[in-house]
Amino acid sequence: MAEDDRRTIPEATVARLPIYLRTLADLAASDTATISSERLAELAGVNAAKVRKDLSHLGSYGTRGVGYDVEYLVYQMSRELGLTHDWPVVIAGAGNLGQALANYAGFGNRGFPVVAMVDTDRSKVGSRINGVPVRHLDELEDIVAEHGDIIAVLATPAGAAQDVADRMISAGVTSVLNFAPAVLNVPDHVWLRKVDLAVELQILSFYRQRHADATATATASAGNGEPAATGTG
Amino acid sequence: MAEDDRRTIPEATVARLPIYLRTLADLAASDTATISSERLAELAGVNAAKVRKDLSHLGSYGTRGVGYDVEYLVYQMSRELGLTHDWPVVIAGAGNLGQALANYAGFGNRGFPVVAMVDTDRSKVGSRINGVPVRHLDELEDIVAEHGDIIAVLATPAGAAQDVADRMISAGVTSVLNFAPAVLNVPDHVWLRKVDLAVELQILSFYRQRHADATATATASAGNGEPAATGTG
DNA sequence: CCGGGATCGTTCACGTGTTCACAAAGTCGC
DNA sequence: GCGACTTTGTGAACACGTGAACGATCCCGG
Ligand SMILES: NC(=O)c1ccc[n+]([C@@H]2O[C@H](COP(=O)([O-])OP(=O)(O)OC[C@H]3O[C@@H](n4cnc5c(N)ncnc54)[C@H](O)[C@@H]3O)[C@@H](O)[C@H]2O)c1
Ligand SMILES: NC(=O)c1ccc[n+]([C@@H]2O[C@H](COP(=O)([O-])OP(=O)(O)OC[C@H]3O[C@@H](n4cnc5c(N)ncnc54)[C@H](O)[C@@H]3O)[C@@H](O)[C@H]2O)c1
Repeated sequence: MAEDDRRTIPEATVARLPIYLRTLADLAASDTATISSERLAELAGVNAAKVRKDLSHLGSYGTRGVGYDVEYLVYQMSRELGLTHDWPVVIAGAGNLGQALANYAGFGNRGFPVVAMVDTDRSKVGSRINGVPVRHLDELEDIVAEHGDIIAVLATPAGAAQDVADRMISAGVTSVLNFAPAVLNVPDHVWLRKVDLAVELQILSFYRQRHADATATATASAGNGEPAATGTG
Repeated sequence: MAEDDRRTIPEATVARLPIYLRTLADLAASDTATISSERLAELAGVNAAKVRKDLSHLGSYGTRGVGYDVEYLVYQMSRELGLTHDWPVVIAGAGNLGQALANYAGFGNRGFPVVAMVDTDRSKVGSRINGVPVRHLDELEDIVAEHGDIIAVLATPAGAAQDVADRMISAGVTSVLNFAPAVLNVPDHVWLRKVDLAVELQILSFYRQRHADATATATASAGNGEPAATGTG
């Protein structure tokens, strides 16, 4: 109810806004004018009460008895997420992953144009990937100067990630998305997010393993021959 | 203290175990025999109390006054995470991202061998990427039969992701890692995790936007001309 | 054998996030 | 215009995760 509540959006809510936004954009494209929290929750894969509470943080944009105006929600949400203008992205590391990211159309399409890649491999510097110039890491300061506030995407080997991050940050970067499997230390004023494939796979492995253990012990007394995946100890 | 506590590991803890494990593996490689929770916390970028609490869920493997035995922790953690044997991975979608993943060495190296890719594009079916055969989606059931319990990695267009997931699941898959920007519905017995690049970027965008707003209003009264990034309303 | 120093394991208080439940507030049919 | 119905917005209870504090336990030197 207080002004404060509408300005301080909980972190968990922020993480869901992009999902809502994508869902709502789809709905808008299919000419849906209004949507209830119930239906939006279903489409976004969350609880309806959560949807209402999340949206309430943006302000009271719903109409009781009707639902939310899709287009208006999209507008407000885009605004809140800072998507009313583009955020230039620089990818560090023009390898396997970096190139895949540069080739990815859904990137620049949605307000995050890749303006440059940086690499230390001189055989790659000077080339272009999907139109994106590969420049030397040493030109980083120039690139930041050219484009202002950029988002840094790290796709270098793990060993180089901290160094590259440090250079990015001292060049003025305050948003970093790290793909390298390394724990990065950044100052308080820098926002860091990470995407770690190995971690995700290991988490899946954990739950699978536990399930296997559970069924193994459960079926052990029953005596059927199911536990096939518990070797190699 | 109870048996129960050692069997039920909190989700938040599970998500951190892979980070600890990676850190510990590095330490083991540099011939470090024991490590304190304080130091491990520093290396893993978390709180020391959290480290101790997390590790206590695995059992009491530390020695007061000394710390934890690195090698033994690595062993117990690998065991808990189910990394004592390989988990075969199948990648759906041999496009940009799928190929990058297949080319990624850090995948098979660490217990997650990519045994096949599946695609519907007949011009891709039959080829090999980094030694990994690209097979048709229709062969999915055969692949699962050949390799047993696999982990499915979805790198198809968003529109196809739910269909492919459904086919994977009905073929017996219980672990899915989704890279497509789509909300997937899966049965309760299936573990689903997602990696969503667009979401990550938009979260970064949010915080950056908010920071820009804050400094803009803060400096507005001071009257300098800094708020350059707030156009396109 | 004992005291000092280090470090773990656990308890406790707190903050954050989730979910239920329901009054408030709107629409729509008649 | 009014009453029935729908759906929001939010208060409150609950679950979960975090971090500080501290007793318990262990090593080590004398
Ligand atoms: N390829 C994948 O599918 C994948 C998946 C998950 C995580 N990752 C991680 O992403 C990172 C990149 O993976 P990759 O497969 O693209 O590796 P890669 O070896 O193909 O590419 C790395 C690139 O970084 C460049 N580089 C090295 N040091 C640099 C520096 N200091 N500054 C700038 N560039 C530098 C190299 O020249 C190379 O072009 C790795 O940390 C990897 O663990 C990759
Ligand atoms: N490329 C990236 O860097 C990147 C980054 C983030 C997210 N993503 C997401 O990952 C997914 C793949 O991206 P991409 O760039 O590799 O796209 P892509 O178009 O290059 O590749 C998609 C592949 O999926 C195949 N495919 C289509 N329908 C299929 C089906 N039903 N079953 C199996 N295969 C099918 C296509 O033949 C194609 O080979 C997309 O959802 C994209 O949004 C990609």
